[in-house]
Amino acid sequence: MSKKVRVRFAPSPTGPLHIGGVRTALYNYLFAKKYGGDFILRIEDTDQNRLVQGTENYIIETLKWIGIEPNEGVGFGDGQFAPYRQSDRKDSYRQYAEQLLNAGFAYYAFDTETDLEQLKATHPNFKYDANTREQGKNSLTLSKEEVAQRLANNEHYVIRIKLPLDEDVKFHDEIRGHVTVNTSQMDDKVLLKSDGMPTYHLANVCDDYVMQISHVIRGEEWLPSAPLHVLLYRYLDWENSMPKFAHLPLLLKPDGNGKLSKRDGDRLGFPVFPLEWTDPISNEISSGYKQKGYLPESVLNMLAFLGWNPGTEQEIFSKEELIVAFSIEHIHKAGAKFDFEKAKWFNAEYIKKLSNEALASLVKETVTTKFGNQDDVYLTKALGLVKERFVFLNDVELFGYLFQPTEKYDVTILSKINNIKENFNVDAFADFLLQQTNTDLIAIETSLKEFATNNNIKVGDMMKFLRVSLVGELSGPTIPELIQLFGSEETNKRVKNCFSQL
RNA sequence: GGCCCGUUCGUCUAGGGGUUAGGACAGGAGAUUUUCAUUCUUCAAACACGGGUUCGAUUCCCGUACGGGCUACCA
Repeated sequence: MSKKVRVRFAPSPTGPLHIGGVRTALYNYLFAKKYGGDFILRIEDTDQNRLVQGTENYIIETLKWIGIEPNEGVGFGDGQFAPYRQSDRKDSYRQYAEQLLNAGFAYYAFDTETDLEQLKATHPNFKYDANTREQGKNSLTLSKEEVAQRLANNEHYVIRIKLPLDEDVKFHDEIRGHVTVNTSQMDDKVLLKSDGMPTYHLANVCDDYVMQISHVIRGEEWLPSAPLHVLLYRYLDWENSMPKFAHLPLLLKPDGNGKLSKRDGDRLGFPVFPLEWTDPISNEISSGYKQKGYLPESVLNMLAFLGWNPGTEQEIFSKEELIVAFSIEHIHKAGAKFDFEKAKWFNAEYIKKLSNEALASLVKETVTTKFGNQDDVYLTKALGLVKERFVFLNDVELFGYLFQPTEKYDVTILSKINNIKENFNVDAFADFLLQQTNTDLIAIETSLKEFATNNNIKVGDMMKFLRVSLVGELSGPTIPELIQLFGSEETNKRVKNCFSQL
């Protein structure tokens, strides 16, 4: 009996999608997949003045990167309800506005910008509504002839909804329960703008109806206009097929006030965009999760947990597991501050779960650029030694010593191993290292210790010296692992070079 | 200002009329690792406040405070 689940993600291409938007898309996706439904991408580009070049494509690329591809929509193939870009559907909205006009639920308004400014100036808290519309120039106050004349003259006009003076509008929100708003708190919103484009309210309602959307899952910023949408469904006689509403808690700035916004860019010390974005006008670059070295699976998992939880203590979820576990009942009501530390933790966890081969293929390009060509087998083995040190994929840059010897050692670090110089026969040690052909980790360690004892060197001092020689720092993987990786010849070279600088 | 929504450790959250209020991140301590990281153990840390209702409220109701959203021919 209940209709097929069809949800949509409906961003406007007025800037790059930020992570809050991605989360909204994700929740829609999870909900659709859970119930075997459809997930649709609709581009809401009804404001022609705010369009930003390239953002439509950015949205598409983001959804692809993070792995939540719509089954219908702009960039993802047409379903039976194409087109999915509202500017391409422009002509379809007028008929609905006229339907409302004919039914007495809407009217023409000819007020100019100046007219409205004047009304606002003379009436404190002015809003265009049942109490004030008689002061405007509209088809309710003007004579029939004058309205016809103005329309015939192609005068600019908008079509506004005609709201009742005092009526409770009630609806059920899947997250917040019952919500009631009185029409006295609302205003006669413009439905069709003077450029012939619909506003969000009209376009959104019409498209959701036409595209047979079953659930509207969107940000909480839409909650105040939901009653208006309910009224539109009613006045268009679509109330029986009205979708269910779920208004998501907002993502808040971690540092203080307000919802996270596109303008936050890199100001907060972490990216707010999934992909790097270059502003087409200012050329300003904002960093993206992808370029920072986040795995899409990690971002997906992290975002899912911002405002939702599975009700269990499991935190690491694959996309498939999320689909199974997801439910609207477990969406939190309050806004969530973005937790950058947790995002890092998720990413480190996901990198640790990667096989060495998978990690190698993900960082190969960076390694090649930074440190030159590497043999695949060597690269894989080397990464295995440092995998648990990664937070971001880009951290591979910190492990250059795996691919290139240190030419010039840091003097402060050298000063910490300087004491080995006295009565240390570096040539004997280097020769000894060169003779090591055993690749067994324990055997390497044992023979190193033997050398130290036989030559009256403290094991600790020798290990420190070796470490600095091989790594260039006082921390890193175990010595035997490094020797095993580098081989005796390379080990020998590094040791000699390091000692020469002591 | 008006209206709407919200409020559990620093952060993300579980829970819900009677609980030692649970977990995770971050932080502290310790163990392992002759280093560091990992891993493990462990510690500290919360029901915004005031009134009801009730035998009992953090949980239900009402107020207050605080936070957020909306208040455009923007979405």
